[in-house]
Amino acid sequence: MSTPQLANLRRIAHLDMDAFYASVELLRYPQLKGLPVVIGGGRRPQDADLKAQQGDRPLHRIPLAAFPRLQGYSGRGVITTATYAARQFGVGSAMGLMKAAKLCPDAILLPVDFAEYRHYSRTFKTIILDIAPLMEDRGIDEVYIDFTQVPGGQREGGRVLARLIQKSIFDATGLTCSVGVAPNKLLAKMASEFNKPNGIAIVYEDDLESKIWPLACRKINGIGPRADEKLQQLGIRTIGELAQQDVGWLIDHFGQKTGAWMFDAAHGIDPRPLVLESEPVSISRETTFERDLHAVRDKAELGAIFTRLCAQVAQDLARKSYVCKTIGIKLRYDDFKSVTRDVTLPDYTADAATIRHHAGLCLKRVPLQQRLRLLGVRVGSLMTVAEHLDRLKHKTPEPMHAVQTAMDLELPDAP
DNA sequence: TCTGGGGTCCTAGGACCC
DNA sequence: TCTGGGGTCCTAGGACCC
Repeated sequence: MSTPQLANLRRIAHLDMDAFYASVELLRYPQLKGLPVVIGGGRRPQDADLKAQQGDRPLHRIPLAAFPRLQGYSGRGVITTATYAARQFGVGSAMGLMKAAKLCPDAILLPVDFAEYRHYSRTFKTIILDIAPLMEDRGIDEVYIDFTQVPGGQREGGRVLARLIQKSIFDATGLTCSVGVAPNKLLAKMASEFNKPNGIAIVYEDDLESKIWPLACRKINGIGPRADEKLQQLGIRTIGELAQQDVGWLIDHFGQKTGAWMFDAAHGIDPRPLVLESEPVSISRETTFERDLHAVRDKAELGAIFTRLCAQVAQDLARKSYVCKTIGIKLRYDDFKSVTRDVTLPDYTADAATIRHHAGLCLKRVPLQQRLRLLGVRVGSLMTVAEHLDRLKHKTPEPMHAVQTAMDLELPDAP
C-alpha cells in the first residue's frame, strides 16, 4: 500500500483537570457532590488525626461562628480550589478564607492533602503517556500533549484522541478534564477553557478571528494582572484589539521582547516546542507565620523556624540528588513588602549547617526593624550529585575563561 | 478579614574580563 | 589617557504561573 502520506497538521493539546483538588476530595467524600466545597486553609497539625478519625465524614463548615480561631486555623489561609457549586458564589482560588466564608457561609472546608493529589496526578499522566508519548508536564493538574504523530491524533482535528484520553482517565480515576487542541501551545491552552468542565474544543488557524480575538487579553497565558491593566489604560481590552496594534508601538510600550511577543500571541503565533524533560533551577521552602514576628523580640521562635526551613531545603536537595552553589533568603514584612538576599559560594554544597550559616549571613544584610510575616530559604545554581561527583573525579576546574586564556597563549606558537 | 507555597523567567546594573 | 564594545557572572526585584 503506497497511499500518499498527507502532511500532518501540527496538533497540540492542552489538558486541564477540572477542579482537580476538589474533585479528588469528592472521590473520598461522595456525599459532598453538588455542594459548595472549598479546599485550603492554614496548616493545622491536627488535620492528619482528624482525617483518620472522621473517615469518610466531611470535616468543617465555614464559618461556624467563631471560625477560624476555634478550629485552629491561623486565619491566614487561602482557598486553593473550589467546586463549581462554590464558584457560583464568587468563591475562587487565592481568596482569603474569611472572604470565602462571607461569600458562601455554607461552604464546606476541607484541608489540602497534597500526597493524595500527587497520587492522582501521577495516575492520569501515566495514562496519557501510554496513549501519547510526547507530553509536557505543566504542574500537578495540567499537561501539553503533541497529537501530531499519534495514531488518530488528526481525526476531527484531534477530537477523537481527546475523547479517548478523557475516557481513559475517567475510567481509571473517576476524574474529568477539559482538552483544547490547536496548532500550538498558546491556542491549545486557551481552547481548553472553552468548554469546561469535561469539554473538548478544537481550534484551527482559521478560527483566530472568530474564537480568539473576542477574548480578553488576560486570557493569553503570560499576560497577568499588571500587563492587563497597562493594556486597558492604553485602551486595549480584547486580543483582537491587541492584534490591531502596530508591533513597533507595542515594543515602545512594553519593551522589545514583551512587545514582540504580545504581537505574535495576538496573531496566534507561538513557536514554543514541547519541553519533555527539565531540570530544576531552584529549590525553596517558605512559611507565613501564624502571627507577625519581630527579629529581636521573637528571636528564639524565628531562629527555630529559620533552622527548620534550612533543614527542609537540605532534605529536598538530598531527596532529589542535587547540590547547590547559591543560597538565599526571602522575607516579607508586615506591610507585605518583600526583599531577597542571596550569595553564591565558591563550592557546591547540600549541607544543612552550611546552608543555615550562609542564609544567616544573608539575613544580617537586611533591615529587621519591621515585623515579619514570612520567611523563606532558597537554593539555586543547582547541579545533580552525579554530575558534581563526575566533575570532582575529572578535576575539571571548570572556568572556561582560564582554558581560553591558555589556548590564547599558545596561539603565537602555532604554525 | 486582607493577600499560601513552590516555582520559572526577565530586567537591569555593576564587576570583571578580553 | 580616553574610548568602545562584547560577554559572563552575580545580585535584587518583579511579573507570572500552577
